[in-house]
Amino acid sequence: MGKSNAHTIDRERARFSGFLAKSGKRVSQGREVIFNQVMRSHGHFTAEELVKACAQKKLDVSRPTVFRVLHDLLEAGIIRETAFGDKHRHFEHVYDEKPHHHAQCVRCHGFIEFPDRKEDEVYHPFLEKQGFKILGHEMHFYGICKACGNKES
Amino acid sequence: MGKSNAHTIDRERARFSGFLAKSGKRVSQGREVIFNQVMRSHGHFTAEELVKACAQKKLDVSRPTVFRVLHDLLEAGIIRETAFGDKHRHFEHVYDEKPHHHAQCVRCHGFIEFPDRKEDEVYHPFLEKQGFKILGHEMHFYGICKACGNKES
DNA sequence: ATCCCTGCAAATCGTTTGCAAGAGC
DNA sequence: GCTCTTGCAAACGATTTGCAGGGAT
Repeated sequence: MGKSNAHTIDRERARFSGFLAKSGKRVSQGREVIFNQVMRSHGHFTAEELVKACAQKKLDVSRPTVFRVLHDLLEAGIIRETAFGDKHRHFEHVYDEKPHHHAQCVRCHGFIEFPDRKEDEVYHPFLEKQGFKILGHEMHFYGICKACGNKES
Repeated sequence: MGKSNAHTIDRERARFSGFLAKSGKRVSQGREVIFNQVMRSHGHFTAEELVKACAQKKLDVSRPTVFRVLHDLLEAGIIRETAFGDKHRHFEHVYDEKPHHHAQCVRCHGFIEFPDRKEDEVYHPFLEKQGFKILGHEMHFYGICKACGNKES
């Protein structure tokens, strides 16, 4: 869908600024740095990867700041957490990703991605009735991938 | 789907024994106790809940043993991890699952459950074509729950 | 006798928080 | 000046591991 061009990033930046303003928070240096780094990332990434990426570029952000800003980005709807049963949380930004889901292999933990088809909207009324404000969703299949299935059983 | 009758449990137990034998591990007391407790559990459960449940019944298993056996069960394909972006891992057994989904609050991490409506079957052909053998699925919404949303913007 | 299992206590690791100094409005 | 931000170090909580004793085969 959207390419990661300047225009899309500006839109996301505006969304972030808007969210921050609304929450009485500021567009601080740490938020700038991490926002940029996140926008430069592709696919999924972890907090630790951001920390390292920033350190490598001599961008001055501490680990706690990374976590704090990730939390902001999450609430602002700029990124989302992907649902892996893993110790590290994985994130990805929303803007340049077609909504997609994951099918994860219970053996090798590898996963397949596949596109969203909007069927999830069936659930929206239910959640809205509960006063739950939806930021995003992910469908997560469990099973055994081709490679693992071929090995045995 | 299947009811948790003796037959199904026996099949799972056999699967577990088979896995253990194949791995050069024994059907020890700790594994017995935790296997049984897991089969008795409904919905999702955490390692901590198992520890407590066992303690309450005066079943003698230490925390490390619970984790060790959970790992065995995971590898054996008896249980799986459910996808929460949470610090605690959640598990549920595979054999008696009622398909359902979750909506989780990014602030308090509480979640709402809601039933499956079979719309996910739209995705099956795609995954099957990839040779991915589906064991189950979970749709995971994230957002802000009513309580958290009311506290402030 | 050997190998596996287990509990204890200590270690790990990702993440969070208290606090005091610094920066922006 | 008040408020938000940040880094540091310490705290935290779930999970893991080293090790020594006990059991099973």
